[in-house]
Amino acid sequence: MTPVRPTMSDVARAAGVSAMTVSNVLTGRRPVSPATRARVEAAAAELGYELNLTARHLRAGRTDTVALVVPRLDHPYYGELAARLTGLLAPQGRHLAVEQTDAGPHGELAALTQARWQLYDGVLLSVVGLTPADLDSVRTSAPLVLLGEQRMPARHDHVRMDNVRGARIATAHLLAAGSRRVAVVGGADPDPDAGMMPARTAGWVAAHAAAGIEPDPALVVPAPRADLADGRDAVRRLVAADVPFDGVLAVTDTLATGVLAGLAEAGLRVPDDVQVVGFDDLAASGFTVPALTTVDPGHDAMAHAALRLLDRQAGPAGPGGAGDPGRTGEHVVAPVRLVVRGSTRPVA
Amino acid sequence: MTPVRPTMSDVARAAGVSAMTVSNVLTGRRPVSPATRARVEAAAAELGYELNLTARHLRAGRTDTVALVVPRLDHPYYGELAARLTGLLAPQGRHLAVEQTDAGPHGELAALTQARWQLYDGVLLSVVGLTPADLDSVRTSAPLVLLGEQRMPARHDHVRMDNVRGARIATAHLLAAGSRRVAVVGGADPDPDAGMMPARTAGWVAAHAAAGIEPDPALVVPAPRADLADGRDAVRRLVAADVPFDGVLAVTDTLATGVLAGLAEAGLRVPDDVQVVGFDDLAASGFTVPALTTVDPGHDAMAHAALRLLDRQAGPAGPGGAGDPGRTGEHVVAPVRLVVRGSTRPVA
DNA sequence: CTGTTAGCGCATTCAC
DNA sequence: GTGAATGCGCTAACAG
Repeated sequence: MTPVRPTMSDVARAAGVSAMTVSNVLTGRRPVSPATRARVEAAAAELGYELNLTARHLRAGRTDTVALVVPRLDHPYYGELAARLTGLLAPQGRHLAVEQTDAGPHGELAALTQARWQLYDGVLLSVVGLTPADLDSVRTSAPLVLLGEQRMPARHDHVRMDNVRGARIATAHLLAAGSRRVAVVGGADPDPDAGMMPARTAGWVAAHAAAGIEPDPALVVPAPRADLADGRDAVRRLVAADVPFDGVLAVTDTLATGVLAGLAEAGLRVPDDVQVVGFDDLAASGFTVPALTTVDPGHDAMAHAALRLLDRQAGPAGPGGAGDPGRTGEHVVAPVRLVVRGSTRPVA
Repeated sequence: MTPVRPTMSDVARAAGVSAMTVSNVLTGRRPVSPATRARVEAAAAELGYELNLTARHLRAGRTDTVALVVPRLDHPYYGELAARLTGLLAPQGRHLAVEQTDAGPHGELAALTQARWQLYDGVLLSVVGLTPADLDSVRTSAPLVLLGEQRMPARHDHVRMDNVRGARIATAHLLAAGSRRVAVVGGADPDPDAGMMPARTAGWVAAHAAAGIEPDPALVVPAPRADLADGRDAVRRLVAADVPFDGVLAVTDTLATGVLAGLAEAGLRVPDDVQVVGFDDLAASGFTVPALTTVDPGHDAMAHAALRLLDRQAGPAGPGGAGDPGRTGEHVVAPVRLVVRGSTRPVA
C-alpha cells in the first residue's frame, strides 16, 4: 500500500522478463517479439508504471526538451516566439520549456553560467543586455543558439532579424507617404551592431539619407524599457517640447501601441496628422485602432533557423559542439517584410 | 584535452579529499573545515566543475524548478502570469519553466499523463478543456495545482477567479452608465462551473436580473477561440444581423481589443455609441484606444495562492501529496476588482 | 530476440 | 570532521 512508484524492475518481474526488455519495449530501440511486448505493456499498465525521465537523462543524456530563455515572458514578442517554437518541436516529439531571466545583464549572465541548463537538450538564449565580452566568456554544456539583435561572438550560432533594412523600408514608407518629420521612438545612437534600438535607428538614418533629408536630432526619442508606457510618454514628451512631427517610427510594435495611445490622448489623428509604423508584427498589431503598419521580422524563418542550428550542434561534435573555443558559429539573418495597414496613408 | 565534464571525483582527487567532502562543501549539509573547504573550492574553480543537476535530481529528487503548463503561450494572459510567478520564485532561488499544451483536451490530457513533469518539483496546470472525469483519472507524481475556471475534482488543489462576480460588476457598471442592450462577446450557456465563458455569461445574466432587465438572447455572441479576430468578428456579426446594442461585455480583454477594432471599423464610437468592458486587466488594456475598462481578476492573489498550495503539497506527505486519492484539495477563489477606464462613460 | 553486467554522478547511510 | 560503501532508475555494451 506504499504509494512508491514502480520501476522497470517491478514491471519486469510482473511480466516475467528482464528490465532490459522492458526498456526495449518502451524505447523501441531494439526489436521485441509481439507476445513479450504485449505482456510487458500489460504489466506496465497494471502497475501504473511511468518512466523515470531523470534516470533516463542521467544515463542517456537526453530530455527531448529544449529551453527558450527570454528576458521577459510578459512581452508578447517572446510569447509568440515560444508558441511558434513549440509548434515546430511538437511534431517531432520534443518539447519547449521557456524560462525568464528578467531584462538586464545580470540575469542573462547568470542564466548562461548556470548549471541548470543541463536539464535541457539545448538552449535558445534571447540576448538583450550582454556585452560580447560577457558572451565570449561563456561555456555552456548544452548546445546553445543565441537570438538577439546585437553583435555576438563569432563562435556562437546566432539568429537575428535584418533590423537596419526593416527600419529603413518602414521609414521610407512614411517618407513616401508624405511624412517629413519622422520621430524615432526607442531611438538611440545609430549602430547596426549595438543592439535592437541602435540598429533600427540606423535604418531610420539610412532612409533619410536615401531621401536626401537631414533628420532632426530632436526627433530621436529614447524609450529605455520599450514598453507601452514608454511609447505613450514619448509622444507626451514630443508634444510638451513642441517638437513638430508628422510621422513615427516606433522601434517595436509595443512602443507603437503606446504611441497610438499617446497620440489619441493628444488629439492627434492617425494617419491624417501623424503616420505610425511599428516593428515586429505582433498578433495584436492587426487589431489596434487604427491597425498598425509594421515590419514582419521573419518570425518563421527565425524559428526554423534556430532549431536547425541547435540540431546541427547536437549532431557531429557531441555535447562539445558549442564548447569548442575554436569553433566558428553560423550567423543567420532573417528577411524582413513591410506589412501595410491603416496607421499609414496610401502611397501614391 | 578531452572536453569531458569534470565530476565530483575529479574535484576530490585534485583537492586530495573524498567525493563526499566535495558534496558537503557544495551542499553545506555537513560542516567542513575552512581549510578543506578552501582547497575544494579552489580545485572546483580550477577544473571548471559544474554540479550535474540530473544526477542530483535522481538521487535527491529536487530540481528547484516549477513547471507552468498553459494552453497557449502567445496569449498575453499566460505570459503575464508566467512573469508574475517567475518573480515570486526567483528570490527563493527557484525557477519557473513554462510549457505549452496547445488548446484542447487532447494536449492537456496528454500533458497530465506525461511522465515528463518529473523533471520538475511541481506543476501548475492551466486547465481549459478537460472534463472533471479526465481530471479525476489523473495521478501525477509531482505536486500539482490546477488553475482554471471550470469545476475541478475536489481532491486537487485549485485556484480560480471569481468569474461570476467579475462579470456581474462589469455588466452592472455598463448598465449604471446607461447601456440597455449589452452584448456578451464570448457568451455561452450560463453556468458558474462550466468554464470561463459560461461563468462570465452567468455574471452577465445576474447583473441583468439585479437590474430588472430581461437580456435579449440575440446579444449572446459566441467566440470559440477567444482571440482578437473573434472579437472583431462578433461586432461584424451583430452589425450584419442588425442587432442593436449599446454596450459590450467581452469575456476577455483580448476579445475586447478585437471588439474595439470591430467597432472602429463599423464607425461606432466608444464609449459614446457603445461602451465596452473586458476581463483580465492585461497590461495592454491600459493602452488601447480608448483605454479599456476591465476586471482585475486578482493576478497577485492567484499567483501567491498557487505557489502556497504547491509548497503545502511538497511539505507534509512527501511526493505522494496529490497522488492520494482520498485527499481533499484546497480551492482558492481570487477576489476581483473593476478597473474603470475610458471605454465606459462616467457613472453619475 | 533476450538476458547479464556495469555504471551515468551524486547523496544517503554507516563507519571512524 | 572525514571517508567508504551503496544505490537512485535506467540503458549501452556485450553476451547468448
